[in-house]
Amino acid sequence: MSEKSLAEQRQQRIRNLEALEEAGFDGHPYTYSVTHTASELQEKYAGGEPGDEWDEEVVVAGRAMTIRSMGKVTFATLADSSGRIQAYFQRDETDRYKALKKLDLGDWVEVVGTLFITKTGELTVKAREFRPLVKSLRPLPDKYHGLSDKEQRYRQRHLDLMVNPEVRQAFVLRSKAIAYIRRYLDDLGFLEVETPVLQAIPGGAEARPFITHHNALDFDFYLRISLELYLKRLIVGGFEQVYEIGRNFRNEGISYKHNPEYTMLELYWAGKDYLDILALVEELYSGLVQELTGSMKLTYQGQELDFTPPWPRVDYTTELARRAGIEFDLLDEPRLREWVGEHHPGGDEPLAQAPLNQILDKLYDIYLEPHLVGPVFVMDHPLAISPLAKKHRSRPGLVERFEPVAVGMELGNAFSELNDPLDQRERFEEQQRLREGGDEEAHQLDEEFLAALEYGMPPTAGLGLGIDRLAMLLADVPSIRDVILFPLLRPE
RNA sequence: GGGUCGUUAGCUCAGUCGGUAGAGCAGCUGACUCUUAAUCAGCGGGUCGUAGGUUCGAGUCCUACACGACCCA
Repeated sequence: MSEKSLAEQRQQRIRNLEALEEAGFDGHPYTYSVTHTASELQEKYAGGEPGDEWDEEVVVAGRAMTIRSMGKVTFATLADSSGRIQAYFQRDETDRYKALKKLDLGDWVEVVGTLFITKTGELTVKAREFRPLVKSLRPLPDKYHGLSDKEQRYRQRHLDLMVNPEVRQAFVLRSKAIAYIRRYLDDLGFLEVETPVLQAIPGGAEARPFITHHNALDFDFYLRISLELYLKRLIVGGFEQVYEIGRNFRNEGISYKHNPEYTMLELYWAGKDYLDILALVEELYSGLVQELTGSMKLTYQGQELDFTPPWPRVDYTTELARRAGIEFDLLDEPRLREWVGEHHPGGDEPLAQAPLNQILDKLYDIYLEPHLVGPVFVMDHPLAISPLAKKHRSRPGLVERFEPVAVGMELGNAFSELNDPLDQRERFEEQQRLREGGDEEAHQLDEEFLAALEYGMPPTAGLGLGIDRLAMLLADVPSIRDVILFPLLRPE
């Protein structure tokens, strides 16, 4: 790719920087300090009429997004983190007016002046003086079309943020959501903790891990695939309410709802069961949506989602059977295998001979999850797909578990936690058999975790909640990459 | 892994039937004292993803590959 045009523009901008320095400006000042942000000014002087002027002298600063020169008068739009404000420069009233010619689009500029409303009604700072804060040596993307190439937007997120204001808004929402969650849990008496990312045995989920090597210990560690087992050890240790908001790493494919590293909230609450957690999810989610969008209903990609509690609940086994057209008990394994052999769900895969957990997961992925617009709770999963959840108190073969689901996406996962170490050992042993049968995602037996459980974990319920998917819903964006600042990409 | 579409100037995109590369923005020069996608006049900027092939001639047709986007398993 030719760099000539870019190189020329860059050279020109370097010359402009030198010219500004020759005009007496510091090309690289150390600080700047404004009296108002752009949006503070827009708020403070809202409602003015064309021709209005004020005496108050203000200082604003921002990146020059447009510069319109008409000879003896120049307009520029400055963008700061809060928004935009127009600046007006006049040859006879602005100090060192001539040097404006050496400002380029993208430069940061500080402007000192007074406010007025232009003929066309725009609040504008009339500059008494200005100074460059830093020069942009590279041209901005197209000022009208912005930067639309998705790959470039992800690789050069700084440019995306500069020229596409709605992108900034998505990340502001994400940050506010996390802050809300922290406040909510802190107010309930939870303790925020941090557990290891580097783990000798990656546990708590079914996923393939990343491997890394620690030199001093000469040992291959895994990046965690969930937060679960360490947080449960903290419950054993005597903390009764803990949570962590942290990154998980799963060595799997990338899709609109999967990034190899993503953020989870996990919380564990002693004394509670999964229905207590269900109520917490309803309250947390609906309160958060209300606070950040002004309503408990939001529109996601054209579909209305109503988070007003209570959310509908569907039973995993009955609803899955109903939607798949299965007219017998889903837990009747021989009949289920027979049915799968006849109906070939998902194509020609030899699914009928697969382990039961894989059959159930597949059926769920085909017949249930994609069709749930929600929000809805899928309740009481089969034990075969829930090796860390406590057996249902009244329904044999099931566990006390739920997943909040919306627009075909799993938003979270919660259960009454399995705290019987003997039962847990059996579940791990079953997982070991699956591993030996070739299932790389089956749980690994974690003796240290079992030993901790043997000291007694009080009755506890836990929750995992996907932060990225929550942010997708709030920001109404179609891809998880739109709520992760720097999504994973192949290196250039 | 499969399918579809794409890759042309810094950015956003055209490019007809195969005939030797275009626009807008950005940049440069000039004009302009209320513009806001400012406007007007002029100018510069290209290894058309890579490698082959067909052809007198390829951005365009063919093959392979690379990379990307979206969809599917």
